[in-house]
Amino acid sequence: MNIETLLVEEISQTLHHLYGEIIGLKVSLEKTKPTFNGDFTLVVFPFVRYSKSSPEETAKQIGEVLCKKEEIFSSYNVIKGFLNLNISTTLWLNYFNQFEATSTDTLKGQKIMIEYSSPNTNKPLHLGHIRNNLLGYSLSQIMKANGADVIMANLINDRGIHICKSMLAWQRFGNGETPESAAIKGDHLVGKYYVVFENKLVEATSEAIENAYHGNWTSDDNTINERYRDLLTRLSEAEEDKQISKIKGLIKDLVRNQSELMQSCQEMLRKWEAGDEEILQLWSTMNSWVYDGFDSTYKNLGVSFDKFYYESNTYTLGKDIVQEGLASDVFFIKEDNSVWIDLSDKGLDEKLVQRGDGTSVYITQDMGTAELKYKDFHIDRSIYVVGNEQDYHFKVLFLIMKKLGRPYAEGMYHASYGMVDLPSGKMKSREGTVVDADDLLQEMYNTSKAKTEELGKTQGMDDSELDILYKRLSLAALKFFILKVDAKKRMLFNPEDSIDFQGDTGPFAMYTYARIKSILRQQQAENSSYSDLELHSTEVDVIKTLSEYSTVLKNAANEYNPSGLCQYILDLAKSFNRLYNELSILKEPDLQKKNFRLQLAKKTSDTLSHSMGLLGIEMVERM
RNA sequence: GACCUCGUAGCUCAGCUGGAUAGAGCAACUGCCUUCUAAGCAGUAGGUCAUAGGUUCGAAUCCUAUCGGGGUCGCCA
Repeated sequence: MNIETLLVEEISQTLHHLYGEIIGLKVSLEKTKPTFNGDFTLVVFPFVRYSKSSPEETAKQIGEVLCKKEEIFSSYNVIKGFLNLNISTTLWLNYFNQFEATSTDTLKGQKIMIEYSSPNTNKPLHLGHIRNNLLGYSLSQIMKANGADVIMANLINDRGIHICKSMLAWQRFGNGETPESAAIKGDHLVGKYYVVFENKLVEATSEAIENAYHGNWTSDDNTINERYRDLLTRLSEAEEDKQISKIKGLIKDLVRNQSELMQSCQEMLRKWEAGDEEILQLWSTMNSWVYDGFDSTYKNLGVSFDKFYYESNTYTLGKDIVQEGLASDVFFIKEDNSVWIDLSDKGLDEKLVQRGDGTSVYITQDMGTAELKYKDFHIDRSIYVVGNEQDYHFKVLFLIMKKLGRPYAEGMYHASYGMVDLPSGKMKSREGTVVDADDLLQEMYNTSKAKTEELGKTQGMDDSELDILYKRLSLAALKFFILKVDAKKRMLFNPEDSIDFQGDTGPFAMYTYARIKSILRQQQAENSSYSDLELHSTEVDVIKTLSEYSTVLKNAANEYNPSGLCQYILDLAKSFNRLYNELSILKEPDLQKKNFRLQLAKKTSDTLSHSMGLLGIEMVERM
């Protein structure tokens, strides 16, 4: 049993004994603040009305009774309404004896799908994807460590206008270039042609756009002209800068969409949908280049998937659900034949679920895919690791599935995370401020190599060992840096200052681990149990921290957030480092104490590697 | 315009199911390597927890308003 649960039970009994039945009162116990003496603190204010005496008096009464249980409590002190309790050495040793860094069974029997990564196939992965991948992978490991049966899924967006852009640019300007001939990664090559397309489009339309802002533009299509004139009127009436730039943006899109390049692109998409052999061939070739590139990035990043879904297979799904929703009056049709759902009873708007021409929108596909996932695996929970810009989308999706009476709707969850910002603001591909995933990984590798060489502690390690060290060290730094921040919050990444290797970092935790391993190489810990041993305060601290592990593990799963785990790892590493500095392990003359410390070190290192593993970080024995 | 979200030390972040004197790391400054790995440890300095009200014995934490950043809102995924 968890130590806090045990204590809460003891305290509840005592309260009952002292004051009779106290209904509905939760005993909340917290860790004593470091400035006070004690292990745990009970706030007694809530009990004053039952004790009918002052807070100090009440605390004293409770403390007096509790400390009669010598095998649990050793002493207490009272400051104002706070009862600080000291735990007996015997109890700490009990916990020490049975402690093991192991999984919990909180989610046993649950089948959970975690969808993450979900890239488009027209560009290489960037820093934003890295946060997504690290969160998704880590959440999967955390759910597994709580006993769940986890399916890691990746829904690849392999179709649509963005891929056609790369394809068209490659067709026209590529001269048959391949990843081999150009000697670059496939995803980067395809990304290169996406950029070529965008540049050519700017070249071809910038003049026309400028003219269009001033009213000097026409199209062959009369309905387009009508929309254009309408926008011009709105532009002349607009006053706020925000409004003006928004309308200008719409005009820009209008002109661009009418350009030869975009028209050809649309044509290509139509041909793709019609199953044109040549287009399909090109499409699958270029996608395969991208997949090769992604594979390598995923591998370097240390993430993996059990199941791939491809949008080219799923984009038509959901239409039957739309029909079903119409039949059951969950959806309704407007004059133009478009299908909608009214969510105003839930405080939201009406939402389009199918266009007037019968084609799908994003949410149509997502409805279909949700159904597919359930049919494929009969999952209890379906988790989507997707950025918080889609909070609204998922709110709507889940509501729709509930309204449609899907039994699995309750198990759907959007693990929403914040964007990664640069000091200059948001990453923008047009402005070239995107931090490429492969570049970043390479830079981290170089940095970890440089830092290691600076320290010069790697005598006797051969090149392949060093390579593993640099890789793991760089990944530890990067992963910890990203996962340490509360997933829901946006975070800042400054490419100018490299990620730290000192202080609250992944390498710090690794270092603590390597130090322990160095000791254990010299002498192994023998398994034995302890019932009576004089403990140093740093030793108690380490045991105390170890005993919190299972709670931390559960919370990380409940909150869909690995950051608590990171904080815990730092706590544990710090408390062990304090011990390491205060006490000698190998040179301790008392053999019982010495072995106890060796075991404590062993359990600490096991916990460090178990918890870091859940972040997707692999340890090294030496560094 | 509406809705969501964030605002804590110079910087990056914890703390947020209400509890004591608000914590780390980085950067700055002091100490500690002939003793188990100094990627470490100990210490100094740095705060009107955006602002103003409210609820409470008690508010960084809950509520309301204001200011500021970010995001979303009928056909991009």
